[in-house]
Amino acid sequence: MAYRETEKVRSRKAKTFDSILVTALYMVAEHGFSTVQMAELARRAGVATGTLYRYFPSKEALCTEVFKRATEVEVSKVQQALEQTVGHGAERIAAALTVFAERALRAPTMAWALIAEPVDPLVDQARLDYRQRYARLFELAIHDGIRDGSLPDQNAQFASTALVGCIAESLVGPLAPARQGDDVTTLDSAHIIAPILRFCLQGLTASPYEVHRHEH
Amino acid sequence: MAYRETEKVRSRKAKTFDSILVTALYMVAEHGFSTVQMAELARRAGVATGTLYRYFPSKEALCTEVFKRATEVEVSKVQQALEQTVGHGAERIAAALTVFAERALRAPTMAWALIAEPVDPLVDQARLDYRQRYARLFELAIHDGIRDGSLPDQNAQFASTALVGCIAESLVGPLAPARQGDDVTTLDSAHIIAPILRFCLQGLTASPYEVHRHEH
DNA sequence: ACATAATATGAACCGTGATTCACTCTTTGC
DNA sequence: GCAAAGAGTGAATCACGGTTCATATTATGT
Repeated sequence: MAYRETEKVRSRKAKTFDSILVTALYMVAEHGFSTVQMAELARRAGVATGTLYRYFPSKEALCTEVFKRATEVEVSKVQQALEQTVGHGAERIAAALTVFAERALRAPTMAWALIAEPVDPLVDQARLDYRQRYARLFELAIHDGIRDGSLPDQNAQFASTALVGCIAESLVGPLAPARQGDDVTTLDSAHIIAPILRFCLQGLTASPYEVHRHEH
Repeated sequence: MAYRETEKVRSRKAKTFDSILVTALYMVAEHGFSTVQMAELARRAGVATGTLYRYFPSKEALCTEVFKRATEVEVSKVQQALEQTVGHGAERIAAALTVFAERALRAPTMAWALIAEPVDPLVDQARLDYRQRYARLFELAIHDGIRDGSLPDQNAQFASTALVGCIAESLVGPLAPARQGDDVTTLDSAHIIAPILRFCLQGLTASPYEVHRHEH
């Protein structure tokens, strides 16, 4: 009897695991999921093709994991915005939508990959979850808003779904790969984000939306 | 010298052409684009695989054509609703959204295929066009609404995009294939459509949306 | 009936890229 | 140092499904 996984090995494996995921994440951020190929990914991660399959059962599983990781970051940023903004439910939602959109416009390929790129069914499933997580965050905030009087009573579940649909769709145009030659500053904030915010907030509050200035 | 395409042949070809498209349309309506396979399609259309390629240069082209045909119908229904409804811009938009949603809920797989199913890039391109056509219809209606005073002044282009995003996303949940075992009546109108309408109309008008009863 | 030309056929082909697996290399405990 | 047990390798394999093409069929005009 000999060999038992030791700490040294465990950590090396963890490092390899991470390196695979991080490399894949880079590739997605560069050109989206469709260009992630196992052979290429292995090369860039500095391992053999077969090794990938010692860490993930399939490409789909790997991509799903990548998707989830990327998602994690985005969702938590939006959550932070919801939690850390002081003010009424409505204002917090506005802040969260802004964070969502600004981050997307700043990393358009990644955002497009998460929001709109055609992907394998399994990964697409993860996308549904991703959208639902946003929806749920917003749902809670809407309930808060109803409670604090900044929003009229309404079906928070539907409203939150509608919110997610609005931002997602409104960003698809600006994010589409065809556009990405464009100067990034063209995409920047105000002109794109303001009308989205207006529509969303009016949808929620049923009253005219005033743009608030706020320092960074 | 002999043989020149005669009327008889022309009409037979037209029939074959249609039969291929119609069969493909059925298949999409049944299980979406992903399950359309050339061999199977040929079998069901009563022709040989090779024949498909006498009518379409590639599968993508064929699917794109199917997509466009399906689209044509839907867009024109929405257009009709916009044109034939009497009333303010806002009311006409409400009617159009209702038509869109009702039709989608009545043929959920097809709607899902058109709205949300992951498809080849070329077909996806057609989808962008499809959404833009809706957006443009709504854009015009919004302009009308601004002119007739039923809507406040706003960026109609953004607003129309947001509208499309809202309905699309709001319907994706109810339409997702997983759900399709559900009783169709569960999906029916009021409970799903009303909150969507409310959000959309409020987003446009910035004032509380009243549900209007109207006989069919 | 015959020649000509277009159409239809479907089994074979092929490109792609994920997956496998027989083998080598490392690690571990004795 | 050695045997056991993983871990790593990467060229070969495989699955899939779209596409091709040599052949058969059908239509047309004389």
